[in-house]
Amino acid sequence: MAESVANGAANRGREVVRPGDDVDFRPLYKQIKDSIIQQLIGGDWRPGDKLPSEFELAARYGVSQGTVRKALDELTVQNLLVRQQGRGTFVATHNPHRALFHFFHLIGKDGSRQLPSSRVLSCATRRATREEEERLDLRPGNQVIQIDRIRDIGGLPTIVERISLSAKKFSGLVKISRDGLPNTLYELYEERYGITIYQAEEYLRAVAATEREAKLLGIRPGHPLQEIARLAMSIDRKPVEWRVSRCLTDRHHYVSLID
Amino acid sequence: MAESVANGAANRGREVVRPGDDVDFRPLYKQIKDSIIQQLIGGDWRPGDKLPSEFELAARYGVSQGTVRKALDELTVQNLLVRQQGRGTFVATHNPHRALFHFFHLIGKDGSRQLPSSRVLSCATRRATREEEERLDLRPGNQVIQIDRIRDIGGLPTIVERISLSAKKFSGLVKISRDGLPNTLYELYEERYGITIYQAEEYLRAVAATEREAKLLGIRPGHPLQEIARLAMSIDRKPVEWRVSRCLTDRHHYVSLID
DNA sequence: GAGTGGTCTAGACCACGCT
DNA sequence: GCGTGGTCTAGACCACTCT
Repeated sequence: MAESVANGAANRGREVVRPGDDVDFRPLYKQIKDSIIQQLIGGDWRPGDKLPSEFELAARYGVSQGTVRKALDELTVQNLLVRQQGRGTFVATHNPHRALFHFFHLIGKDGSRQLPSSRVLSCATRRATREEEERLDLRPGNQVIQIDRIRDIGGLPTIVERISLSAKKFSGLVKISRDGLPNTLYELYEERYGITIYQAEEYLRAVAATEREAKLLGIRPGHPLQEIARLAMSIDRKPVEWRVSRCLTDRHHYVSLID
Repeated sequence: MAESVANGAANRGREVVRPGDDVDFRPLYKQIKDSIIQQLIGGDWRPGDKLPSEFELAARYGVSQGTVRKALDELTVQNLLVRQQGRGTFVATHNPHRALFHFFHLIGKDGSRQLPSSRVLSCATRRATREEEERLDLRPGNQVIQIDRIRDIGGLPTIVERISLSAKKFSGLVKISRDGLPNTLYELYEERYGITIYQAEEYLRAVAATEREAKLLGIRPGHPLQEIARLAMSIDRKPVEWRVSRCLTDRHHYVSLID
């Protein structure tokens, strides 16, 4: 099994550079990490897939098991992989638990955690705004898919949300949406489009509710709302989704853990 | 140097439990980690101190260097230690850079990062409220020190802040405050009271400015403000500071990085 | 040059999941 | 029982800092 077969994994594997090449030398485990990330980006391994065992990878890359382990450990810390003793190492997948604890930060004042349900108000294609072009790294004139929805927590309307996606990347989504969109869109991105959301940046500020938002949320215009603008990115750090949520924080608050 | 001398470090070190004791066995590196954390909590090693070398620690604990290394690596990831090749391993300290990038999350709309300056409005002792008792884990009737201040970014008043501290833990602070409080309080807690802020939870919501806040920030009452309530904790995860900041987010927003 | 952390190896044994 | 990841060891060599 140690031969340099001509598949992507093994080829990239044998590119590891040993010291003595001196300039630009990176530790072996970092090179292996990069190589694995490239294979995740390239789709050689998809969410849920089982990776080769540590010994198998060590043989492919021509290093010791400990070196592979260090690479895998760091990738596990970064939530790219999941390791299970006795079973193996797997590519991380999106699931409701991760959606709730990793990507959804509104919790009840009493500490209760609950994913909101969603009602889609509209889903259509239109020309991108300047802001969307910048956020999503689109060319002028490109199209976006805009999803408007309202989200309920505990049966009460709490969030008004607008989601923007590159129409090119997500072609066919408007049609799909006619049969209903799932509550957790990131699973859809992963399964239907092979795009895994891996990290995000959220920008928060306080705003006053517009007429439309007030009507949808059953409050008065001008009522303070928590705006959460999120740029979600894939493994290769390319922007995928721009989402602006305006949340009623009378019964909930946004939680951020430092350290 | 391998003898079991009777100082705290070595004693605790020799408590490591090997397998065979079976029940409740924890990996050696975890036990070493715990032991080091206990010594940080106990003040045996204080911020800025240099730890013994890996070999020295390995000898004290009676394990191999690699096992100590794994403990130190994890503590470094947790920001408790800082390692420098060629110099040694040090207990992490609070510094302006950490204050700005780790604990302060308001950034300009243009992406600029800047620590606000502070003007203390008042600093006095009073009886704790019910909320403070709960947050700071105080007994009924305990006293708190309340610091009110206003913080400017780019010369413009942006944040109205109220800080509550246990009067018992921070005795003498009111007197110190007469000579002026530093802008970054966490350095003060560390240097004068030996209390290191290690982690925090922030709760965010949108609120309407009160009369008082409006006057201080030069806005109209009812204007939406970003409330950031922070519970800051020491290494032993005991609550230390309760801080409620109300921020004008017309020129700034709060940033949260996911992953 | 001495001392420190950073990387890498080779091999041992254990704990767990599967079948 | 076999294959997997998890822990631990002992020792090698490198890179960096300080003196």
